Amino acid sequence: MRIEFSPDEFKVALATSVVVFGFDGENLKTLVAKKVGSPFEGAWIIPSSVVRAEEDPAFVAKELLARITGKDNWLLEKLNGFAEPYRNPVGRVINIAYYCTIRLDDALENNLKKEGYSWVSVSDIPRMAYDHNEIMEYAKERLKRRVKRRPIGFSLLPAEFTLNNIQRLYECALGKAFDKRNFRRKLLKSQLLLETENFIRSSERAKRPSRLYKFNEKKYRTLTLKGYDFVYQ
Amino acid sequence: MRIEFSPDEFKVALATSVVVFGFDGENLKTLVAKKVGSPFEGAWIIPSSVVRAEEDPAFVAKELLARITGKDNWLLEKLNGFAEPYRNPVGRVINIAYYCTIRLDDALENNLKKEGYSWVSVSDIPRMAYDHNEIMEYAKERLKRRVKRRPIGFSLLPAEFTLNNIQRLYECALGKAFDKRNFRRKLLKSQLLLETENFIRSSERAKRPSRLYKFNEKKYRTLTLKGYDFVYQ
DNA sequence: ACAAAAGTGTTACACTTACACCCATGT
DNA sequence: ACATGGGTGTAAGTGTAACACTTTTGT
Repeated sequence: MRIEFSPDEFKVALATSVVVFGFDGENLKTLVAKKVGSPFEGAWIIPSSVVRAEEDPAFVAKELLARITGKDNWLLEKLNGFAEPYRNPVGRVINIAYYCTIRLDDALENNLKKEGYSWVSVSDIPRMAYDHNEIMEYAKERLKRRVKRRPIGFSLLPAEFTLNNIQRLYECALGKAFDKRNFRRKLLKSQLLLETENFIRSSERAKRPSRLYKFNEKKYRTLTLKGYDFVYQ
Repeated sequence: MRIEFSPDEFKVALATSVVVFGFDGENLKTLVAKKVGSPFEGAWIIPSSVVRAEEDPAFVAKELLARITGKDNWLLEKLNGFAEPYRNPVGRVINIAYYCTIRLDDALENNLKKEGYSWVSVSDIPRMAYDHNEIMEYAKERLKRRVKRRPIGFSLLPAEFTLNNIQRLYECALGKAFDKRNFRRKLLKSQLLLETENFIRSSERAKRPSRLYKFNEKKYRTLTLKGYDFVYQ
């Protein structure tokens, strides 16, 4: 079995893309950018960066995300290597893709605008350059699986949020609606949430304020490690 | 956002490894090979091959598997790209790894012997070169997940097999034992199996022959696509 | 007062689990 | 006859799913 490499086999380039998910309380969104320079000038792409041969793609992705968001403490999850020989005029490129979930705030929004990124709803992704739509679909599937098997929301939701918020998040991620009573019973039984004494009016139209909850961080960590089954219906 | 590549960024090489699982009726096994040539002469490795810049790793992996097994109809599942910059004296190598499950038979065994491969039990994997142990662990985890969420065994078991065989397969893959009655009830309820009129003595020691079952291929395909939850205990 | 969303319980059914003995056959 | 693995049923408990009305507040 030959697995040595001759120098002329080192002819592939690396890129990394990061699928960034955010939640505004109503809809699940993802970041897209407008590409500058050829090829595909002006096309939509997933935030991406070149990886040099001596660099670690995870590190480059982390840097990219830090530049985009202005913060560097996001947890990146590896998606996969996308290795099909798709056509880039310059040569063969392998894309090592990641995803992460981030919490929205105003400072972040301003930074995004400055850097030229836009949020689009995950149910309405534009046609993108390269195989970025494929990577996006893969990321959405992965997020779905994640929601079904591990707690989610800690880095998507604000520190305190309503049961309606988190239900809506689950519904966006899984693409289906849940019965309010069953959802609450199940989530509360998991001990993942702690009731606070605070209330908020969820929208202009809402008259009655709804109770705010926060994550039980200890339980959240435990269940993140050992997993649980949320799936139903 | 810069994602163009200059020529001197095409400096990475590609390899592919294929984790091959087989089941002998008693234990789940995986193929390992002895590496020839430096570096790591004589070390154990997962079956692997160089991928040239213009080649598709999936295709190279398929070819590799065909050469190993003498057949070319195995279904390869992509594992991941292993991209950490580990040290290969010649330069940076990205490994695009796959796994597959194959059915054992005598012709295959002879071919394997000729090609210099050996089966080792998945519960007893030797120390391997490069990051191949990491890839193997990843493959085992993936197989575990697969067993929990989709039917398995069609390409691992002989055309007809006993309930004890398939229970043993599940136990090996998941690393735990199941109650015989509960396991049978659950599996039979899923309609995945069809009873045959044939019986076999499962070993020398077994006196009473046990009934053979075969897969309901239609159901198997349906559940492979839409998934189901096997998980319990 | 009314409009809007928040919040709350019960019942039927299905699935999971734990558990121990008899059966069929070869030697 | 006995040793070996093959094969079978029941009951208690737990989780899921379906379902509709009352409460609180702002306007």
